[in-house]
Amino acid sequence: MKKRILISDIAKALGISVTTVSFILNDKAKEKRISEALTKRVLDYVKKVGYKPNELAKSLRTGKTKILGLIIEDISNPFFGNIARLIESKVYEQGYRIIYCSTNNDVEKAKELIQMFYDRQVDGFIITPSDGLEDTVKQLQQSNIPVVLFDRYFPNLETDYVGADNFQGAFDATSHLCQQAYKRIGFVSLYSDQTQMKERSEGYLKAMDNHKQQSFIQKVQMDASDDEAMESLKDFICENRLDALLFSTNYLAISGLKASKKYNFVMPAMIAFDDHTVFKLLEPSITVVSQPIKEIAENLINILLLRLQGKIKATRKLVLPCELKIRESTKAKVTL
Amino acid sequence: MKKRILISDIAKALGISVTTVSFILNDKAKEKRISEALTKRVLDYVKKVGYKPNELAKSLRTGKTKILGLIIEDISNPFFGNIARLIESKVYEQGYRIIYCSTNNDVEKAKELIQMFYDRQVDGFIITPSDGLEDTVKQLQQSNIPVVLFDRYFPNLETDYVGADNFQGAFDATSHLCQQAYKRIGFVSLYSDQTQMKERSEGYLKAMDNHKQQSFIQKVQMDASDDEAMESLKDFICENRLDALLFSTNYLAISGLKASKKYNFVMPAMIAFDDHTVFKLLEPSITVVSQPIKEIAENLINILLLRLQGKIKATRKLVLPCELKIRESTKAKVTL
DNA sequence: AAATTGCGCTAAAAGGTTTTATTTACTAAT
DNA sequence: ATTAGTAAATAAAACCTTTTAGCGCAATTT
Repeated sequence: MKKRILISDIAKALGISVTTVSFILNDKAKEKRISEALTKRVLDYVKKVGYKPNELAKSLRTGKTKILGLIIEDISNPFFGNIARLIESKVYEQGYRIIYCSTNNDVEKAKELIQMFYDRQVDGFIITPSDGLEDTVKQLQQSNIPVVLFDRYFPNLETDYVGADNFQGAFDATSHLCQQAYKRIGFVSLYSDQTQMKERSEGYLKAMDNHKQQSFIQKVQMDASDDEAMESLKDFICENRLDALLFSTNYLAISGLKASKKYNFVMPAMIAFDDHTVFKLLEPSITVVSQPIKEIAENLINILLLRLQGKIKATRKLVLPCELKIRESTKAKVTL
Repeated sequence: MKKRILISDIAKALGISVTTVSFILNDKAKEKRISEALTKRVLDYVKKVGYKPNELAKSLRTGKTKILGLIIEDISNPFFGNIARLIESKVYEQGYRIIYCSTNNDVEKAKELIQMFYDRQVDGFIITPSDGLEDTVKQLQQSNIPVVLFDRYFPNLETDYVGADNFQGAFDATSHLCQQAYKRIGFVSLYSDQTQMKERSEGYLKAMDNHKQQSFIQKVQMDASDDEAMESLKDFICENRLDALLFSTNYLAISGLKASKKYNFVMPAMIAFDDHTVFKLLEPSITVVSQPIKEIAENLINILLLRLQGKIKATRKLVLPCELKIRESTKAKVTL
């Protein structure tokens, strides 16, 4: 890590032109008909002195930065944290880097971040879009910069997308509760227009319809504090004398569990959307709808890379199956 | 987000030189004695057309990228995830961006990452160093690029550092267990030379000495699988008939809890280092030594920024106090 | 014999800034 | 009348690459 060595230093040392070195270094030796002897000589020398091109100069010239922008809801939520980790290591193998930021579901912050990343000329985006981000995403597309959405999408905007089968996941979870003979099954969700929430809600409702059961739905404000969430959940559960619950996110489920502890009521049977370390450890352990995190990450990257290489034209929407991990919290109900 | 507008476009439109515009945009109007009238004219025009300089060109010229490298152990661990989130938002306010990567305690990967970031000319580093990274960090320092370590450091290398008071944290935790009348108190740690582990270990031993108790220490391989960790913990706890435990990391504690579930033994009184959602929710809830995450993040950034501005010369080592959060898992022992 | 093609390589432009060194047009001092 | 000094602005170099267009020569084709 001493004084930086330049491509011109190499050219000078070998008595050839900078152009030739550049061609060789960019795998264009064949194409540009550089002799094999010279190619080898250059490559050997480059390796010997450990030359690394200045990425900034490269980017300035080519317009490509090899940096991808990852805009996620919250890096400290293990669901997103895990996806971020997987994406990061996948992308790394391909020579790309990630710049990331959390939006905490704040549209304005998301817009700012995207603008910022755009100004920094990231090559592409992976975004968990918050409500109201549709226009911004559209603008990116119009600027011809690849965007892949995940976790949720905009129904009226043709975009690449990778996500889980939220409808089926919620449907299966709810059906499972019905089969276990629960009769008063509630659904906890957010005040949000995000597609994943709607789909989970629809899955719940469909299953309830199929079993001819009355539905109970409680929505929580997205910006509600933990205490507010806990209180409204307590009321929802107790006042409706629910005997089972489906939570549309892992942190809502955690708020529910905290509430049962704080207000000292018995938590009914429950299922959470998205797994979490907590759920395996609790007594009883919590049944979850688990998203295929690894597949999601892999496909996000694959699609984005294909797009960056211009190898696909039509938008791809990928919906991956969830897995219902049945644990102790949904044992069959003993009819009294 | 249309066609990019350049500084030369502005100069042309206003009939002045590029230099003048650049001076004005970089707050050097006064210094370079540009007339106020012209300064205002340029600023107004720039605002009107929404010109944003090309950051790449800027970086190429100045050698500064306004990007910081964050090298952490594991982004999916909430302790690091939370710190990352806080760092990210602090740094963002100051016009810097973060590129991050997880090392998973793999030295070779860490070295590669640092080299990579160095090649991309990040302006500074925040690093949770893994064993064996000392030379690399030294090289960075010699290249005059600011580095702040956190969570652990190298005793033989003068570096900026921010971390928690691990010794005192472990000491207080262990003392608490002693005061609660536990008699066979074990300590679970990692095979690692990292300072934070050593300090925690010393805190434990010191407290045990003070109370004239026999110590029990179990180390787990850093790359051990979850199953391996669980098995060795089971043996450690059961064979020594321990009645209390201090875990040196949150994930070791979680492995312990999983073990007690899997092998069906009763978990003794316990304390974990670093809080986690799980610990508040379990029955009984788990007493923890909690690190001051917010202060750590703030100080990391502050020190790094000061260094970037060349405002400090002497290295700063900041050790922040931990807090013992007493919960149900360490109720006073009932002597039989 | 003249024109074309192929080979192996290179000079110079382009990418968009910042910064150094200079110019120009004055006013004030000798 | 010359010199010195200053305010206001600028031309050109520098940062380090990639890429376009083309050069000089020999071999082949017309």
